[in-house]
Amino acid sequence: MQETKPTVKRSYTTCGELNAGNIGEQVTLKGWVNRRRDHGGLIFLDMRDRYGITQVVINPENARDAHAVAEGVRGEYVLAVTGKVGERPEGTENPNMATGEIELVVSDIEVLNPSKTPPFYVNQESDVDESLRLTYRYLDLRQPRMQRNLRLRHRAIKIIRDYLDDRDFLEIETPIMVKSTPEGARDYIVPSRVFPGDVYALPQSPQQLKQLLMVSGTDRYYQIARCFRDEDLRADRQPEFTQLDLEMSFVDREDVLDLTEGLFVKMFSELAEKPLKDSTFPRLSYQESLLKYGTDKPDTRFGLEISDVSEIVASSEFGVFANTVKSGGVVRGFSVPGKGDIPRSQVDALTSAAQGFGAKGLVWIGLEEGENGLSARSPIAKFLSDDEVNNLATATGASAGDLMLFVADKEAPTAEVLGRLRNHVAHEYELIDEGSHAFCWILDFPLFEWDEDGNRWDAAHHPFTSPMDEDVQFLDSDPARVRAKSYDLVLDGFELGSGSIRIHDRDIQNRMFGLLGYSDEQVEERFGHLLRAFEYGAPPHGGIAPGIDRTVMLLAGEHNIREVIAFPKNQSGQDLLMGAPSPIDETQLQELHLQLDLPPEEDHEDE
RNA sequence: GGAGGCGUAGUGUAGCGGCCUAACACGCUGCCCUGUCAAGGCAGAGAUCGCGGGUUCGAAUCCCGUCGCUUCCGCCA
Repeated sequence: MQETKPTVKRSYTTCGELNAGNIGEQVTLKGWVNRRRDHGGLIFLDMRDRYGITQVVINPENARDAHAVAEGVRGEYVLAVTGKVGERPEGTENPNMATGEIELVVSDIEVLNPSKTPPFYVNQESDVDESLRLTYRYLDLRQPRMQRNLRLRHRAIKIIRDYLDDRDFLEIETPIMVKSTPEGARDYIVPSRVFPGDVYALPQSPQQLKQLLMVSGTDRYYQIARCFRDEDLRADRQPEFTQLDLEMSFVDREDVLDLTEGLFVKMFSELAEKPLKDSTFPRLSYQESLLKYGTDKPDTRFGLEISDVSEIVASSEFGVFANTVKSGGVVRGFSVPGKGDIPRSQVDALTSAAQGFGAKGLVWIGLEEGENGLSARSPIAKFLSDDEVNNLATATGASAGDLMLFVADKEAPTAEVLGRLRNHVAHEYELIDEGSHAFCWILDFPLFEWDEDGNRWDAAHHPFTSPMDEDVQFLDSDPARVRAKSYDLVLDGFELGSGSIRIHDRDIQNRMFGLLGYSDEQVEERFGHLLRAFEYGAPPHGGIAPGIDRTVMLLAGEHNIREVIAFPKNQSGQDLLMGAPSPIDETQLQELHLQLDLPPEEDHEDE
């Protein structure tokens, strides 16, 4: 891969561009010493930069001064080496190197900067403790894999910009210091010096601002937007992260889905190493996804689809099944091909995994050829009739030699347990098709979800999400039944982003707030600015906000978004390179009218 | 806030009650070496085994606590 663009002119040569066509040219390479091989006479240096590695050879017989310099050179020294591009002697070509046909025969070396011995290898892949990598992130980023990730991220964002520019979108920046709206995630707070006691908040997303841009007539907006949420971290979650935030006017759901799908197909066809499983993204309703995959972010690269077998076992002699169904619960399960004869130890491991996911128990049934169709090898075999065994097999798509796994409980925990068990089994038995990427859309989310703790309805997406037209009639009578015009984009089991068509009707918006239990004062305080804007001619609008970090992570084949963020934070939210967060001066506190009220220091010596 | 995993020279690992006066590889330092590309050869330096306590005649090893990192749950409109 030639990364250097032909139009780029430099006064020196990069370490990735020389080949047999340059033999005889006088050039200067600038870069880092990747490796040094000192033969006493000849010294070989591998020079590395972002573009590649080029071998440099120093011969004491025709470059005495350069040789003396090269003797003192070590790894990661920054050099300017000048010489003539030479054909490598017969038999010493290196077919593993892009520049392996040639070498630079050095006449002069200038040490631009020496380097201490790095705390970990820059010149080879190794599994170094991540906090060390983060502390010396600049060295970590020097490695080819990380350079590749940074470049991939750049390319992905470039494709986004070109694609949206072609479609009349304007890239518009929104403020980083905004108003705190205490709901959803915890805000990061910036105290005001000028207004004692008042604060700005960092945006959790530019949600309200992009809607205001729609009211402004901007029509099509996007932004590579930094978002901030003060919540605990995960492998795919950082306290600050980047979204492709976009919003369009005069659109319905189909328009947003089409536009987004086109963008991701383009991005993945140009950048991904693996093909898309489906170039048209399959669509699942939320209900369907929960039933078949036990989650609203299914990994559709593998089967193991879940089936509801409640009816089959409703009158089973196996009490747990029958009683669960009788009391309004469900029995669901899936089959694992070819695993009908796994040893008891593995079955036990699956059971304890399921229990770890919250299951009360796990019923397993190994299927064998029997006299009347299939027969069951299972602790509960004696409770199951031949008919029941065969019907369960049919329902889960299982046949002889397969393993069936069932969970019985109330619907929500059953779905969750099976969803997580499905992922677990797929990993355990390597059933995931790692050779492709699988996108899908999840549609028809409920508009509300019941908040057990607060004993009230909560917006499933956010309070500006429009209900489905045909469900508006249930807003007051049966909120649980109201579906939203919202959608999630899912890739390989990761939620890449969600979006919705927004409410532009003031009456429906007011009813939403009423249902969510906001008082007029709260509505005015939190959303007054937005609602006032909606009174001046708000166009129907909607959008979506896919996460850039997760997208690039999956493009890069990484398992952690920190690998595609130049300067990420560790799991405690610390920046180990700069040392943030850090204490602040008394002077700064005074200027901000702040006093500290710190928790008591744990002092072991006092005890 | 909770649960699991990990913590041994600069890095990655081994050792998992006494053969440990802690091993190996790479890296590092010095010397030798003119065709290597994970160069090679020789010599050497480098570790209070995360920290604290306990059990034991004896602890890197077992137990408890604690700290750090990480994965997951809670949390993430």
